[in-house]
Amino acid sequence: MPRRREARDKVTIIDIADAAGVSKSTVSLVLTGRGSVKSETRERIHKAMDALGYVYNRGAANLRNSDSKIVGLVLNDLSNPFFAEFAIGVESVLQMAGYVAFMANTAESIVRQAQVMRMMREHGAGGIILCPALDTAAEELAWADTADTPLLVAIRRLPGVAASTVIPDNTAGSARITRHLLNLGHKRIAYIGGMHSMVVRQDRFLGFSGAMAAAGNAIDPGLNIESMPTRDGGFSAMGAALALPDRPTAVVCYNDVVAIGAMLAAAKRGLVVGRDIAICGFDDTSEARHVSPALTTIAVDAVGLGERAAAMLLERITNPDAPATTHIGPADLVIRESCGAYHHALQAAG
Amino acid sequence: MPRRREARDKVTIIDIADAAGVSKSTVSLVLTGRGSVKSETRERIHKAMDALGYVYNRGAANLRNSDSKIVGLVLNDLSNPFFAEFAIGVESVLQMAGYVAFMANTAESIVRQAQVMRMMREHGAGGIILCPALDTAAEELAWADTADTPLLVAIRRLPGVAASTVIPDNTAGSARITRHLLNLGHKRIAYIGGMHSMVVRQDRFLGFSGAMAAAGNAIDPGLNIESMPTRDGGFSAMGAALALPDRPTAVVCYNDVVAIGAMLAAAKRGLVVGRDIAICGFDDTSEARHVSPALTTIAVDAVGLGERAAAMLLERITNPDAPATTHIGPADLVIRESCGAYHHALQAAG
DNA sequence: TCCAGAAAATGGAACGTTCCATTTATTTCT
DNA sequence: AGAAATAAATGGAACGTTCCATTTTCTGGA
Repeated sequence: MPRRREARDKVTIIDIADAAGVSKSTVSLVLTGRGSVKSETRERIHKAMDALGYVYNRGAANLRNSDSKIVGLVLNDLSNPFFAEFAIGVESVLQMAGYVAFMANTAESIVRQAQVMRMMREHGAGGIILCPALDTAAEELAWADTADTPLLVAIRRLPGVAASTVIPDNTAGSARITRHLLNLGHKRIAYIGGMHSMVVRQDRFLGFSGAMAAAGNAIDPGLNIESMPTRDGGFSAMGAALALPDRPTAVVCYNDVVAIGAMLAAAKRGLVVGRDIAICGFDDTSEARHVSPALTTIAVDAVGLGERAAAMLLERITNPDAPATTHIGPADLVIRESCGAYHHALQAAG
Repeated sequence: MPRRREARDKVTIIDIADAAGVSKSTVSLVLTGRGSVKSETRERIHKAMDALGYVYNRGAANLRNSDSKIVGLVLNDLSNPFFAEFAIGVESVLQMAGYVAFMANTAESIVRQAQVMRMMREHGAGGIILCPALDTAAEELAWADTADTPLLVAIRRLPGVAASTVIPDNTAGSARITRHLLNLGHKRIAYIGGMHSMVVRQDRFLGFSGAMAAAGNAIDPGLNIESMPTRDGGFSAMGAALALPDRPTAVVCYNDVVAIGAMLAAAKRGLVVGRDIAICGFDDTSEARHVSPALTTIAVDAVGLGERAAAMLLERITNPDAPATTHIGPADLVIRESCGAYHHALQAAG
């Protein structure tokens, strides 16, 4: 098997210079487009480059001028479509700006998170976008204070960290969907899913309780049920809610995946979701649309948040002395079938 | 606002050396763990490192020894959960091996793909895993022949490219699910979704037609319907199939997302999927489980494929003269509700 | 106590770029 | 044609590390 593998050692700027009969400085000039070189020479150099299969060595270049055009993106859970969409948003604006993203998945492990962020900094990332793993401590991110690698925290805010932040309006969104249920006539409403140590849950619960209070509705502490923010978590939390002597007529869930688990639990007990009980989610992942009945939820525009995060980080990279800022994105109600708004409308009309 | 930002310029190995009262060579020794240094000195050096907030400069190091511990991962469609899962698999084995992934999403754009791969090579990626965008030409990947950056092509094979390959067994999987329909008594079976220019569709269609032929079943060319491999594509292709004078009783879809579109189209015409018509998919994405009725499909273990791809690439990086190899992963039938196997069983029993 | 050998530490060249200070070539003006 | 001005090209130091060849320091045995 005659495997062609001629140019074993990598070809450098100097090889190009020799081939084109100029000095390495001239080659550098055309590479960076900085000086002025005769177009004829430039052409000769380009020809030499692809004749020899030259590939630019950014590592070497960065050694001198250190603007690496790379940005780290650290995600806590890539298997959640929400974060995949967020990543797409980030990626698209980075790519547009000539940056490339170093992307990593921590799977909610803070040790992996630490490893990965170190690696990124070692590789010269110009900035890092972090969707923090559960239980990330502010101290772990202390380097962001001092270092010249700007940090942007996204989706889960991190109190006590000197970093720009991009999150959806969890509180307003949650209040909005709660009011929706209230308007449909519900009074006994449960809040399920998520652990109380999670800031995101705190924010969302705040919206829930605020809306309840504003409507003069008491919250039964027994209807505030924690669980892992997963489908299984939603399933068991809903089971607990339904086992109550005085069961709720509606439940607002921490997020879509919890809501889907909750729907399964309700269906298992013979309840028709959207008629016998109202269930709603948060995030508007694509699953929310496909599940049956389709899930009423809060849309937070994951892609848009990603784009915004990237833009804000880029801004801080080019202008390192700008202060850290916070962006809070919209959270809009999308009404589908799982809360029975349609049923309700029919009934009101008839 | 008193923003602390003392050590503006980055601290180097030499600063550490000074602080610890040794030479830079000694610091390098402890960094790489290569030579033998007194544990007392090592400790002193470590202390100096985190006192000064040192971060290792891999770019500089690679300049000398060029094993960069970075691998590129180029995905054609991150919004498809299948690829997100694949990425998770890749990432996990890379991370285990001390590598970090440079991940990028091409969104099926071959120009973005070219850009991104160039960037990765410029940044010194030791190898690249590519899930090629639609219409990727073999010539674009010519560098893989010559260069010292091994390439691994995944999910969509690329005829004529000198690269290792990891794909699921599309043909066998497709044959398997077709036989399932045949066993349920279907004879008029359509194949819908995907464009005929896609190798993956060719492979899957081959399995379909093989199984049909083996059962002595003719394929009506009118029942081979192309579409974009998206939900909308599936929707319209199914619409076309159902508009036929002699409509099929079962349809095998290019993949899950096409199948979900097809289910929507069938439901819209008042057909109950799984009773009036059988529909099946390919991939076993998480949506397949959640959709209603749950989708019968072919599971290809995206995470496993990713792990395998990463392992194979790593193998080629450490052993560059090993020949390119191909791995074909399993494709297993998972029976749910959308093909009416349950109905069928009841009927047979009763 | 001295020496051999091992252990520990060091200096300096190299890696592939950039960029400053120069030199060399080309144009323009009188 | 010659000088002045501009354009084009160059040499070499620097960036932060590694690693080879050395030198220095330590250890234990006679």
